[in-house]
Amino acid sequence: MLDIKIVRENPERIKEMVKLKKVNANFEIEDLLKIDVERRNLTNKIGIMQSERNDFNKKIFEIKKSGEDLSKTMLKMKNLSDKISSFKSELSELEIKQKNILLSIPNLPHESVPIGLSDKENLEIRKVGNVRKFDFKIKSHWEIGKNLDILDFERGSKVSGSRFCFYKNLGAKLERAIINFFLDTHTENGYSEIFPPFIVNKDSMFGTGQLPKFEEDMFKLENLNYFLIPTAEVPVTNLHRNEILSSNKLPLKYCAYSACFRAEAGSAGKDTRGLIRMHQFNKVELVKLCKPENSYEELELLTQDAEKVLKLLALPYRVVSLCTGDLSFCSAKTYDIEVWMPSYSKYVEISSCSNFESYQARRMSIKYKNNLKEKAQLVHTLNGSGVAVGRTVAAILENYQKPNGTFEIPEILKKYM
RNA sequence: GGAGAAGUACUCAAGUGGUUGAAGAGGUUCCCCUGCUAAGGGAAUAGGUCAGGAAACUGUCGCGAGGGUUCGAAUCCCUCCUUCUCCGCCA
Repeated sequence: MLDIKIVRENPERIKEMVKLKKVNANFEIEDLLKIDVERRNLTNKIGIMQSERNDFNKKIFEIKKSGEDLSKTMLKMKNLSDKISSFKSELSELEIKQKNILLSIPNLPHESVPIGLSDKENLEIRKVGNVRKFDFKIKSHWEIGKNLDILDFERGSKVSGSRFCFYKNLGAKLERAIINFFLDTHTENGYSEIFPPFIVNKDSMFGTGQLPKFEEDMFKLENLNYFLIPTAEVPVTNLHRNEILSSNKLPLKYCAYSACFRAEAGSAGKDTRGLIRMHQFNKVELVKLCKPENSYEELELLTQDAEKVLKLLALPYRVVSLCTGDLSFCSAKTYDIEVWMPSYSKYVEISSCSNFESYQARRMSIKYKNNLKEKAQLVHTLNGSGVAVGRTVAAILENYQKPNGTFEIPEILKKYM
């Protein structure tokens, strides 16, 4: 959520920036500004009237003590109270309207974000590792997985549905080894390990921005206000919702394994094969809360921390800076890390590292103070996959494959298996 | 799931309709006293909205959340949430 003051001060800039983000902008900045003015006038009026009411209240108490006639004063007080309550209900309508509009405005891209409409205009920042040249006909990870009986998509469909999969035997062990390897690497890097709930309430989904706009992408538990988490970002960032942190604790760095659940509405037919787009997948997530002045530095560090596991696995990857049109709703700046996927002959997203600035923190009211007397300020929140586990399995199977249809286990994982 | 009790600020806690626009204590910070330490004395101490202001500040809101009753609610009523105790169920 954007600060209304920023909208008020520079509405034209907001309009331009939102356009760059390629979001269906079905809100009107002019309406918002009008509501804002009305809201402020009304708040002011109510404040004055309430102050009057407080004076009356004192007077009534004194008159009552002296035993004089109250009826006149009471009548005045009642009139005042009636007015206040009607103004108040008007005000709460305005507040709701204003909030709804603000919730539907995406975050503004940072000035360093390349301008563009689609992923074609993303900016490659660096390429790491060498793409292996195969001197035999390569197989896709789903072929390798099926042949070795370590991935079972058919039975996944039978038992659950399309986009579900069983990992079997060494496949299951590999998945588990990767999770442990990721968590160990990140905790050694100073991240505190969290094992979060996989089900969260509505407030949490609003906090990180999945609601209200993206409800159809989520799995909702029927008749309950509960959602399956699409990423550990949701429970872990919401850990500190409605809290004021002391600044000496910042930056807070968390890593968390979770299963992730995504409805993948509207993505039928897209990347359907293999482990790339599942309804349920495993991921280790990195989350940071920090002071505003450090957040872009922290984003660089977070991205490097995510890259580290790919380096250790010796998987070739590249880092791209998403252009304005490819940036997600809440993000001010995002680096995608893309791993080389031989069967696709291209780099495939395996991590997304974003700085949300104060956009999520304002929704969640996460603040910090340098000392007791200072006014609390919003933190900046960041997160990034560190990294997606299923896609790592896919990348390992393909990049480490051998002519006989098997594959190597990366050196670093051997002690985990 | 059933029954009961409770939720007040950093912590503990008083408070059953107006003098609480939240007592008191502890903690913390600052100051005084003191040769130093202890003891003692004093002051400050939640967050949020909006308006005015350069700022200090002033006003308003605020007692788990949201509604209601009332001229007036921390206090009375309703719904929900959380915690604790007992019962039931259970990995």
